[in-house]
Amino acid sequence: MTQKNGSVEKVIPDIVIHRLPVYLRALDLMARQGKRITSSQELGERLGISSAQIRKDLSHFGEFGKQGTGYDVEYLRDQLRRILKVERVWPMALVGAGDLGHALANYKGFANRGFQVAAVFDADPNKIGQRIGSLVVESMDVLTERIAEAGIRIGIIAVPAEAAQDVANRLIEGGVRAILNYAPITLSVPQEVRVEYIDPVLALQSMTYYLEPDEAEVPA
Amino acid sequence: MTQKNGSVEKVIPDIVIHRLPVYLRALDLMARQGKRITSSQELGERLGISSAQIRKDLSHFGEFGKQGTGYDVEYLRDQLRRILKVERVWPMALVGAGDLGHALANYKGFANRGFQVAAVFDADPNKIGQRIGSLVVESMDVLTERIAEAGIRIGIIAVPAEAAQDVANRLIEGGVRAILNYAPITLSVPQEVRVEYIDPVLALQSMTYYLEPDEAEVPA
DNA sequence: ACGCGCTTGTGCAGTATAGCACAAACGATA
DNA sequence: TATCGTTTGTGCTATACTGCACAAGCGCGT
Repeated sequence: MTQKNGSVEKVIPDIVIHRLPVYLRALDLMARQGKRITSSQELGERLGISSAQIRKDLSHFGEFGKQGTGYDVEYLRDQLRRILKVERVWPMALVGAGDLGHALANYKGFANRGFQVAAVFDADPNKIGQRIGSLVVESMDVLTERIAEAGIRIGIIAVPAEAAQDVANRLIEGGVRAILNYAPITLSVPQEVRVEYIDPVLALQSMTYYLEPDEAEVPA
Repeated sequence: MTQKNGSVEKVIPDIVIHRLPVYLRALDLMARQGKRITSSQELGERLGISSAQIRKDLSHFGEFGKQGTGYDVEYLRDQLRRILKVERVWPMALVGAGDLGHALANYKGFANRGFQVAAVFDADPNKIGQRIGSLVVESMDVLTERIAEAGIRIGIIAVPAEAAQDVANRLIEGGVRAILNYAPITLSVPQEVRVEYIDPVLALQSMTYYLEPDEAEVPA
């Protein structure tokens, strides 16, 4: 009733979507290694995921394998690229030209996986005009307008926590619909905007829970 | 029957453990803002998590709130620090002195959240001996021995994918039991070793799935 | 001292996720 | 062509996770 069209397109669980890039990364590697065929079992062993899980995840999108044989590595890779919409290259706006911003702007791993830093912004007048690779750092004041005219849909936030929400607001105003947030703070955004968080401290703290505290450490 | 001792200590779901640092981060912020009391509802609204979820997560570890009032911000923060074992400062070994390694070594956000980069290693002879802040880059050849003698339990991998598995093996041999891996590859480790992965491309690719590809992009 | 408004902690029910296990199908071999 | 070993895609079952809803408890105001 509340469906927009009659076809019953089942919504795919977000957790499945998050595993697809992991599969894609493994297939990329296999393809580079010259491997032509693989199986859900082999993939699963490499990734620490059950073979059934992998088959079921893929089955949401079609039938990509062949019984008795397995999957053609390049074909499945291309299908995943298509599903994830990374056969193209997405331009991204990077905000923050500190150490992290520099590392991201210079990162070689984006290009062949569907992404490209297309513009860099910073609030610090001393950093504006500075070159990072082939890019020039621009003022935060022109951020919204610049990304709107460039049609940029993805933003990366690499600024201190205090500035992050404001940056997010400006990105969204300029048309960004996906944000990768490195600032250690939960952002408030409209529901049509996706946010992924990267905070190394969160990752570390969830591991220390499991560590034996049997060594003497420097007290805080 | 298969329990080691008679007491029934229920295992806490890993997904719960992963939310605790998020709560801690929010409480840290509230404390800095001078807020003394909060509630599961307020916390939930800030974080986009249901209040029941937060209460149930916390209830695994004890009763920290007061009916009718809520939670004392500093008290709950301290309890979470204790649970996550971050009232101390954990020394970490950083491997890889490239752009990312530099950004991590200089990162100011570790210190007051329980972590500290205590040593930096790299394979490149040109980088060995180079200073990063107060640290000197050391050779990979001494990695295992150095971290063993320093009692370091946490390693950060910031090297190219090809080198990551070898680095992981050496870290583990030296006694590391928790690895934060920035290299875009799934590591193979013994089950007593924890690994958390940070790959911005994975995060980005799981968002592009949801983006409308209605703009013209540069073809790959 | 009592009642009211609020918030916690939790039993239970609902929903989501994972994994088993097998029919179907493919390629290789004879 | 028939048989065998293998691997997919999936119905079904089991497990895990989430959220509702409420009794119990706390503090404040009268």
